Amino acid sequence: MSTSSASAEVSMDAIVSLCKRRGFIFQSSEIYGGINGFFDYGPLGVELKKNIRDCWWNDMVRRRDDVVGLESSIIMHPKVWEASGHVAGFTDPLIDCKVSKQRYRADQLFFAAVVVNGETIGYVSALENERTTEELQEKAEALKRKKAVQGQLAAVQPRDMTEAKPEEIALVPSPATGEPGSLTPPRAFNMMFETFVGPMRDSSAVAYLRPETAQGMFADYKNVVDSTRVKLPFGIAQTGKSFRNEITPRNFIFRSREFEQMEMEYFIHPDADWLKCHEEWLAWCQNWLKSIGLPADHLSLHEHPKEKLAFYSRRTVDIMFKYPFGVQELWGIAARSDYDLQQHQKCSGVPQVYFDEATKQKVVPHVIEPAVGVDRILLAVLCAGYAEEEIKDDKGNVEKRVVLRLSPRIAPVKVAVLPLLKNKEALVGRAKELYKKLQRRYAVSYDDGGAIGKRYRRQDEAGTPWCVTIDFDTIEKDGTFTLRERDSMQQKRISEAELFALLEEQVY
RNA sequence: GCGGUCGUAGUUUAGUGGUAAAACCUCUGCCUUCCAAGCAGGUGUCCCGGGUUCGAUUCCCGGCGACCGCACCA
Repeated sequence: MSTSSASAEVSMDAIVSLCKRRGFIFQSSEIYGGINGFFDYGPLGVELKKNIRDCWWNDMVRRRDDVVGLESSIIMHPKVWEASGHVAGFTDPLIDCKVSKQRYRADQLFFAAVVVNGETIGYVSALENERTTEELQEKAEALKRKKAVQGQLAAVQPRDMTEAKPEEIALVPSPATGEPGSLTPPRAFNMMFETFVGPMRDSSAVAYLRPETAQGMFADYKNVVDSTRVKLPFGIAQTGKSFRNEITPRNFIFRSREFEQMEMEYFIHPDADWLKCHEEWLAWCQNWLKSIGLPADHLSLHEHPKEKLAFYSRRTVDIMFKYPFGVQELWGIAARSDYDLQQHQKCSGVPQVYFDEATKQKVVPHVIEPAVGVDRILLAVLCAGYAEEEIKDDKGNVEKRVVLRLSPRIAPVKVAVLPLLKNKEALVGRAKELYKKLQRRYAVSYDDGGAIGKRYRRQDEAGTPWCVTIDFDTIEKDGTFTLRERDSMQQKRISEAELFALLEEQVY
């Protein structure tokens, strides 16, 4: 038996299909036609996702002395989101030009009526810049000439499109085409999901589903400082669902409207070397991704250019992953300065300080934030691990093998226990005994259906790193069984003790 | 949100104005001493809602969903 190398290009269709076929990921509410941007994790998917989350939690929280955990509520006081800037930042009204397909922020697109002899003869528009008014005036004069209207042209009165009346919008020319009639009314693209707390649906009851978990850590910063014995620098970490009303969810689970984040806010002294700290966390995150099996050659870095940094950020570097649909952001490591704590201090009136014993001064810490999406990591390990191989059997027949090369750390099933023959009670009995014993510590699977080769292939598609097969030698001779390795398809005989030692070493 | 393409078993695909097919998967039984073997049997499909028609999975309209571009992604 020999194998050829895996096909270079992995198609998303193949991965989506495998996910459904084997029970990793389903489209949400499929029996009702599906709902755009929402997904369900099936039996294998939920194990994989939980393993990713647990690995992160163990490495980020339990195995570190300087990071503590938190689970904050999904719905928080609406003022949290005013303080964070999300209420203002997520509600820009946008205008589309139906002809040019351009999209404009309504508050950045200006228009003015062209008035000659007190009569409106048309409208002009211009994008916001240093000389918007002059530009509008020039366009107004041009329009007057074009329409060959005689008389006194009034000075233009620029207004932005948020103030435009519906009948005016129809007459304002698109900046792209110069022709009226193609602009849509300003539409609020509110990225936050709104809901109502309590049974009364009035405006005072409006609340939001969190668009990030970070604010929970900031809002509870003081509680953590006061209830634990943390000293700067320290981190607060949490995993949990976040919600964003994305305009266009796309690329399977990559951009969805309900997703799960793993974020950690690392609080440092304002005088500390934040750049160095930022670099350290960047390295930590890269190493962690490798530890769960992502190949280094699929990872790259993207430094956000200074002019494009979010208002709270001093520096942001994204760890990018090469997905089949392109190189995309996986993990953002942002230096958030003291923006968030300062905002909450200001808006709540509660000091968000830390008492520095060394200098006897109260300081507001700065923050380094590594923020990653569980779903994006999960998709990355699926894309990196998926392979279709050409297998040649002993007779020279070529057949296809689909295999998911998942790290043992995160594989949904660690070991499959297989009796070589289903109709031999002794084999089945021993296999079930081992299965039960493994089950106490590991996610394992038992399979006695069909031929042995078929069962191996079934486990390959599930990403199970090892299969053990109980045969007559196991029960009649030395008790060893066959260990079959997923990636190499190599087999060797090992004892039960050796199996547990292997798992102890590889699954952590 | 716009434009294009598309929507048939779990998956991948045939096909039709007269209610539909194959392969693989899955399930049951037999067999089987290590890589999707064989034999027998079973479950299961035309995205949803209107319209045209004697009759719609097929044609038309609307919706929903998917993919690809554009735009968006504090």
